[in-house]
Amino acid sequence: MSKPADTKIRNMEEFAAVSGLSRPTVSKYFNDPDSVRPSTRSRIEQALEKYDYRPNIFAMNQNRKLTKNVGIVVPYLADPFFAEIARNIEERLIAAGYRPTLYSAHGNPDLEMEILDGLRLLKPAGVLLAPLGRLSDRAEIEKFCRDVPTVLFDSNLDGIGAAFVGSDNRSFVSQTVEYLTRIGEPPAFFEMRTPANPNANKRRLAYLEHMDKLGLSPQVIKIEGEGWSFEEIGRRGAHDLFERKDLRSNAILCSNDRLAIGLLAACYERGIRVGRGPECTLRVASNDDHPFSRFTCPSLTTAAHDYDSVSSHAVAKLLELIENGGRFSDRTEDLFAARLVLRESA
Amino acid sequence: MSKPADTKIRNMEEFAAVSGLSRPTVSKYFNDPDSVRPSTRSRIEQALEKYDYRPNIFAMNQNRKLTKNVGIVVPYLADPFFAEIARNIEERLIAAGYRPTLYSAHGNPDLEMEILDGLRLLKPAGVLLAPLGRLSDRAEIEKFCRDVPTVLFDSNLDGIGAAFVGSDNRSFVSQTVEYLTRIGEPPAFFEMRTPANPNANKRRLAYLEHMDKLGLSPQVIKIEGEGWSFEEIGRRGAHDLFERKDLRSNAILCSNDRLAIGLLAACYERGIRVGRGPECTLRVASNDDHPFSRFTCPSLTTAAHDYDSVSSHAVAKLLELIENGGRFSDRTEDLFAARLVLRESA
DNA sequence: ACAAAATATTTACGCGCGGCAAGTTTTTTC
DNA sequence: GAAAAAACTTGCCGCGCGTAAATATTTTGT
Repeated sequence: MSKPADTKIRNMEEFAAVSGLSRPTVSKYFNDPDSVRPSTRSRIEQALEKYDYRPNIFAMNQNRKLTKNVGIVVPYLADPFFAEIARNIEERLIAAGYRPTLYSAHGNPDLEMEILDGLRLLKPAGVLLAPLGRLSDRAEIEKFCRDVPTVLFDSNLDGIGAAFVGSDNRSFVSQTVEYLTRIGEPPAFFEMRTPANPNANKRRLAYLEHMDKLGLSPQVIKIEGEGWSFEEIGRRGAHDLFERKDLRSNAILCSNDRLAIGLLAACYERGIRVGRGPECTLRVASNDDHPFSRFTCPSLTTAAHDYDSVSSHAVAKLLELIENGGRFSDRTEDLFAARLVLRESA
Repeated sequence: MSKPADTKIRNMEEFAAVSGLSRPTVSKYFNDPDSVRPSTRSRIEQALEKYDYRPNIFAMNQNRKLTKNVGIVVPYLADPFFAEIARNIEERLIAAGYRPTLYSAHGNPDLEMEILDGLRLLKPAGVLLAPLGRLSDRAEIEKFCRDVPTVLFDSNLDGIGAAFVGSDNRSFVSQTVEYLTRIGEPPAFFEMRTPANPNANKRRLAYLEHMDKLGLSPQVIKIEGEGWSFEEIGRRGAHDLFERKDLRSNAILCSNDRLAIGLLAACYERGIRVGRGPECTLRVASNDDHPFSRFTCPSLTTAAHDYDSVSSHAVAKLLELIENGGRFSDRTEDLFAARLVLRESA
């Protein structure tokens, strides 16, 4: 404990005094340690070790035009997929010297707007936003993006935000459809009737397109259900499907892993054997490589997001945007390809 | 759009002017709308509808001794259990007029301390902390709790924090053991050798105690593995266990659901039938009622946390603590009983 | 209608820092 | 070793609001 020096430092003035410098110099140091002479820098850092002073964050932010705050907004944090990607993004932002704050809209569009409104008050340097999608209030989010430098990720809203970084849904679906078709019957496509997320629509279109290209007749299964309890919706939908007996293939491609998790649970409940083996009557594949897809029964064959690329690129884009004064000359959409993860379900 | 009145309000001074009041009066209103006369209150709220002004949050926090900020710190947000409880807590705090901010230590003790250090700068009115547990830096956390009103939840650190709110591990284990024993053989207990979380220790002790009380001989299975990838650790540990063939019961009680998820995956991989049916050779029960436990194969019989009670009580305790000036005369530990959720695995 | 109590307003100061301008010192350059 | 450049100091203002004391106004009770 060499820290607690006798004198308590109350503000930058006092800290400047004990380090033998003037306040403006110390202020410069805190805004950019490299903007001062190496010798004075070491004097300050020596004093820092002795007196552990830290600038008042509220006073700093009050006077600076742009703070070091960055908001990360995801649609539904109880989905481990978003928790994982948020973790990844958080780390990178901290490493870049920013103060990320994580928010979840919990599937609620009103809450999504409240979060953005609250974020405004924090004068953030930038925001990384994964919008709810269909339910989002487009007009209000567009307004927000005009005021605050924002990069969208995961789920795109056409034309909104300075840039979009996400996954290439076509790459996801083409790989899974191609694989399933190569080793057996072409798959039916299993999705919610009114998906919350625009990625779902792109995946369906990619499926239809790909089937058409292969000269195969598609079957899209639309299940009922609202909200973010995808697993339960998938489970119920699967039971309905098997009840109706109108599945025209022995392979199913789920729009996303959470639906697949529910579908696999339904299969288990009905004694339907899923997998590649001779005793199996159904193959199931999906998209996302959800953290739990490794532990379904059977383990889930799925197209994996490139977590690292998406998160690092989203952060890079935001930092570029910030350095560029909050504007890009044109809006880019950067998509990353999927990686097919072969497991036991197909 | 009746909002955008011609004049842009820059600060409270200007807003006070357009509402025909003095700034201190308006300031009083924002700190407590009921502290001004109803007539002046309605004048302010009328002006608010016309000019949408909101006080600068940094200036407010700089001058207030205690802000309305509240930190919520969880050990591992990629675990949907914590995401769920955090969501619950967040909602209640917002309803109480606070500004919650969510942080995850991501299983890393250094990050846990960094978060608390960063929280200090925010002068939070209080903090709700679910510590990492065994890995936490007890001394540093204790220091933090001396400076900032803190209520621990989920995972207790003896004597640290103004209060603890969590679940009664004894109630969890007694219900599951009692149930398993009533309908079949008494269970073995399945856990990590060096659990990260103190609840695990309490559950093991409760298991031993309960078995002893029933005059039964316990078997504790300790599996290897470090970190927060509980599912994978459980899966590997289960395979090892079945390889060794020294399981002395046809029932297993897992320390927590995430281990159980891995164990069930291992059972599926080995063709071991789990459940109550005559064709089943193993029963599995667990603790936590993890959001995913409904969708395991078979669905998991488990002891459920009383999410609502724990989160609402934790928030209530914190608000009480704040109103009490940040100190309690003595530290309370409030535990909530489990609710047994019968599903297919046992 | 009047005094007492409750509530508003004015005035004045402070919070901790950013930022600017002018002057002084130190370092770099050739 | 002198001139130029860079870094530092001093002094001052501003940010937007909290807060306290003194004063003025309104409300309440009788």
